[in-house]
Amino acid sequence: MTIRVRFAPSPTGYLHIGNVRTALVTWLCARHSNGEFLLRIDDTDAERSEERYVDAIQEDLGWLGLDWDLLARQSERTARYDQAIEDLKGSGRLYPCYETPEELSLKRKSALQQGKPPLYDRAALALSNDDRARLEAAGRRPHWRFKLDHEPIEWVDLVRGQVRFNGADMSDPVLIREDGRPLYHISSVVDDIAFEISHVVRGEDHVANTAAHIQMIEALGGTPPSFAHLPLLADAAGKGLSKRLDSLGIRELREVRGVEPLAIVSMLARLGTSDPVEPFTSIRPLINGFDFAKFARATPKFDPAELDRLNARILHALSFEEARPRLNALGFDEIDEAFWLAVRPNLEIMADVGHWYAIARGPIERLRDDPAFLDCAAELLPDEPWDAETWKLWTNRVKEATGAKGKALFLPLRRALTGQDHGPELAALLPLMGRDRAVRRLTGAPSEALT
RNA sequence: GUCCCCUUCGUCUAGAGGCCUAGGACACCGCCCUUUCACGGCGGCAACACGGGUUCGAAUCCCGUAGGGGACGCCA
Repeated sequence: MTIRVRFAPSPTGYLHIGNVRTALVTWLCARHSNGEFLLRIDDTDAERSEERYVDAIQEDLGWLGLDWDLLARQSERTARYDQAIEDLKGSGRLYPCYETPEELSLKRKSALQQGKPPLYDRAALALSNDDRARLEAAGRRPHWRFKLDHEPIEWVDLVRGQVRFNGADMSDPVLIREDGRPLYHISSVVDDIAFEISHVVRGEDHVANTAAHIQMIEALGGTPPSFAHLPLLADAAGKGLSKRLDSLGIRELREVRGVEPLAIVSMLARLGTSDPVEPFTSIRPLINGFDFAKFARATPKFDPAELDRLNARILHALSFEEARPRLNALGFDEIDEAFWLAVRPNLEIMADVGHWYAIARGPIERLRDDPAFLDCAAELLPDEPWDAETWKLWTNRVKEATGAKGKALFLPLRRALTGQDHGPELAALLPLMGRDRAVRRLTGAPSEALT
């Protein structure tokens, strides 16, 4: 059986961490089994959908390294939905309702007040032809509901195990709006059938929908796919990360936080699973090890601080070859392997490379705590050419000449040479600076400010 | 309010009656490496929400309590 899955965002905002997790897990499912991944833009809600988000979703998925084999837009597929609607009307599963949103809201409120679940009462089912004619004559247009069978609905969820619902405990879902436009339920179900989706992966906020969708799929002559409902993510405080909340947007993580795509992928592929969150410099092992059985049913907390640490660890593990595309993307074309290896252990985000590059090439704000000591050190600098041993040779000379050792020896040199208390191994960094620059920094020569 | 799901170290989790003096990963702490900081290596601390059952024996099964999440839209 061919595996075909879909990620179906609605372009009403940027992707956020919750969306991306669903996208990633869905994608891993496809790639793990050599299946196909469909990117379906659910843009049936014309009021809220925006073209720029359609572009942003594709750009962000691409940035994360998630490619798709197929792209579909629901706004271009309305003929399909119309056909399905006709079928359902013909089989009597769709019925017209004339309540206004205000009336429905009132009904819900009063049910709630009586301690009852706010289910639709199917009043419209009791309408006679005359009633409907009268309402239409008065200018009322109907919305249409799918008539659920009041019977048990069951499926074995790939994450949640055996799931049971009863049709009687659910409201008949509205499939067509008063303005005639199809709603999410019908368009999603029709497309899942049309594209022969084998596995539907989505958040557990959809479990009740799935129960209704199973009946709809069967009513349309389709066979329900497998379902996997992932627990929703919570924030570090345990508060649910609502998909409507724009917190932790992918744009924010990328542009403001400077997070690597692989950090997001590494974290999201493992969070809430029995596999440990580890730094990956390639997505391949995550594909290989993917299994729905590894997902737990509890709500995992997503901690941005953990993402930052993971990001740093991934950077520290990245070879120059692996880093090169990212360096180029950030405009650091002049950075070579020696420089990369020298500064890599000190990176928290990739953009820090620029910080250390500026420090290596100056100008910097010099910190000359002890000018006499530094002048002496400058005198003792070996002649070029310099290599990895130069630092040791030089600092030994300084130690002999001044008697300084340990921190008293190294910190003043570090501060004078880099203007920082912390930084990359100076044995590696010094040769990258060059003798002239080092001398100017040690002696405080005025020209340094201009280099 | 009703229904569904969840509750093991700070965090993500392993655990499907004796293999558990509860395992791993991250964090934290310590040590080592580095004649400095960081990186890296090694080690340590640390948990079965609570209360009742069932059983020779329960983290594992049952009931209840508390807490958390979700659903109940002419959004998706």
